[in-house]
Amino acid sequence: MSTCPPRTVSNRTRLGRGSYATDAATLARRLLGQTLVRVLDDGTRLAGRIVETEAYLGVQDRAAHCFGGRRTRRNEAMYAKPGTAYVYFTYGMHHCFNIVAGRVDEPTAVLIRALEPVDGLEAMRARRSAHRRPGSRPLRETDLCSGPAKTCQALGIDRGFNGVDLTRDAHLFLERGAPASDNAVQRSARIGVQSAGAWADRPLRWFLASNPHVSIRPRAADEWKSACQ
DNA sequence: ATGACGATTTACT
DNA sequence: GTAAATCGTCATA
Repeated sequence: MSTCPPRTVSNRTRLGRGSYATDAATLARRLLGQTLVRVLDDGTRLAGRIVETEAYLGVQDRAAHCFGGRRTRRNEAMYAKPGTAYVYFTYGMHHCFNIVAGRVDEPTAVLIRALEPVDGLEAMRARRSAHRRPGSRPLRETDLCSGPAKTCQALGIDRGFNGVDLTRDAHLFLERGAPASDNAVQRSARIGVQSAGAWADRPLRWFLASNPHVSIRPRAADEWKSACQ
């Protein structure tokens, strides 16, 4: 009996435009479990499972770079179409990687805060080590991508990727992974936005509760069970 | 031209 | 726990 292989859906399906064209909170939740892929110029594949995200909700969100409608050279990519990369430089030394959500001219985005490394761990370790002082303590696996700037170091994401289309780019994109189940997900307030008044307290951070690659454990008072989506 | 400020990380007490 | 590192960007003058 001839068995033409069934027309399988590849387990390495790139996420398309439709995956990103939703509100930032929904996207932040859905990105947990998806795979972020970086292909180096020499073809090396670096990849990790997304385990922590934050949503930035647009011009009304005091913690967002576009608060009040601010639109500058730096944050211009936030206004681009969904699936665009928004990469910014901060603290004079760090990069952070976001994925634009929503619609054109609606500046909402999801910050990728942590990955569970899957492919290319040694290359990640080399890149992370190069950003540290010589002779410092060896990096554990959980030191590779357990924060937004660490993730950018490990994957070699810098401002050169600002504005690229993640549905098309050859060197940076997302692949479909198993969605995270509700009982594995927790929410908390966002990290590092304490000056944003009432917006600082909103539970717009999503993470896999028991995953060791998550950047920071929230204070108990900030923990939310993810029952409400 | 100048000054204040980070969606962070690291090392150290 | 606290503090330093380090500089592009933007608002003000």
